[in-house]
Amino acid sequence: MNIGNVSEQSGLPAKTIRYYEDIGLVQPSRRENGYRDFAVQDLHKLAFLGRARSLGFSIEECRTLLSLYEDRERSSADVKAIAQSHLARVDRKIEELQALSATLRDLVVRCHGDNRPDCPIMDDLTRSDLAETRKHPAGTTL
Amino acid sequence: MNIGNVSEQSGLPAKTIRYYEDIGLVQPSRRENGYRDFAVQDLHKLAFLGRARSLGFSIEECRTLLSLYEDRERSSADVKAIAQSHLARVDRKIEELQALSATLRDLVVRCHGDNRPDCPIMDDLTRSDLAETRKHPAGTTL
DNA sequence: CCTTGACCTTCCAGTAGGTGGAAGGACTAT
DNA sequence: ATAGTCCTTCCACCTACTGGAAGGTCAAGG
Repeated sequence: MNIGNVSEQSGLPAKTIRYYEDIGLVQPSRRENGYRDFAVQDLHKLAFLGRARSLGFSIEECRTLLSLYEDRERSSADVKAIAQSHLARVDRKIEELQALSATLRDLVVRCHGDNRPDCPIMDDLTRSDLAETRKHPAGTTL
Repeated sequence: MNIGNVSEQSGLPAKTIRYYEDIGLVQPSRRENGYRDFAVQDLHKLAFLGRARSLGFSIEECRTLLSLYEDRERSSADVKAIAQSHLARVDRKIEELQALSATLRDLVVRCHGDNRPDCPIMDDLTRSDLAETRKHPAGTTL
């Protein structure tokens, strides 16, 4: 199976599939002409990866999940552990963002939003005491 | 003021301050020996940036906020607009993560987590119909 | 046989927002 | 003079891809 075909069936961009090969998540064989030749198992793996990624698992977690996927002797406990720690991470992030949202909402509500320069948002950003009320770990990325 | 000093007072790592200079957010002058020499205004700017970043504003938003910060004629409406769109983004992200959390929690709860291989989490990831129930935009990053 | 177009290949660069480390100059105290 | 701390630049690395250029391959049509 060519990469375009696999891309269509797995829903993953061809670029991403090549990238996944690059980092060793799949190992398609090659035809004489240099084209990648994907087996049905590769397609399954890629679809699996796509779903795991869509659940927010990191690439490294996906690598582990993939090895468990291929391990008939696996313990469901191992799978669960990964999912649980991921869930915890997601929930921490949610709390972090909720705190952020509350702060922002408060600022937005208090700002007149007219053509005068006075602005509680600016006042807050200018405040020299960034006290205990707001200590987002500085790495509050979306 | 040397960079170490500014770093301490602003709470930003020296590396980050150099990076901010690199992308043009601050322009400290230089001493004869090549050392950066920060004015008090620079310190204020950096502290401002640190707080804006901790609220999750992107660097480009920070750049705009900084120009509004320095503009005595600014309209609070301009500031509010930025904060509002950021807030909307945060709230969208929260919803996305909450959907994710619910899905993960369900899977985790249903998984026995024993030494047998049977696992609803794996079943879900292996499922060939990634139907309408779960369509996280594939880019559900933390 | 030639061309066109769709497909495939590799490689390089860029995204956001820094962080880590190496190599080397500058300053302070002893 | 030397040790230790600070400063400098530059280059690489992180996540997980994505875009694009330059070029090879294949199937169909004229």
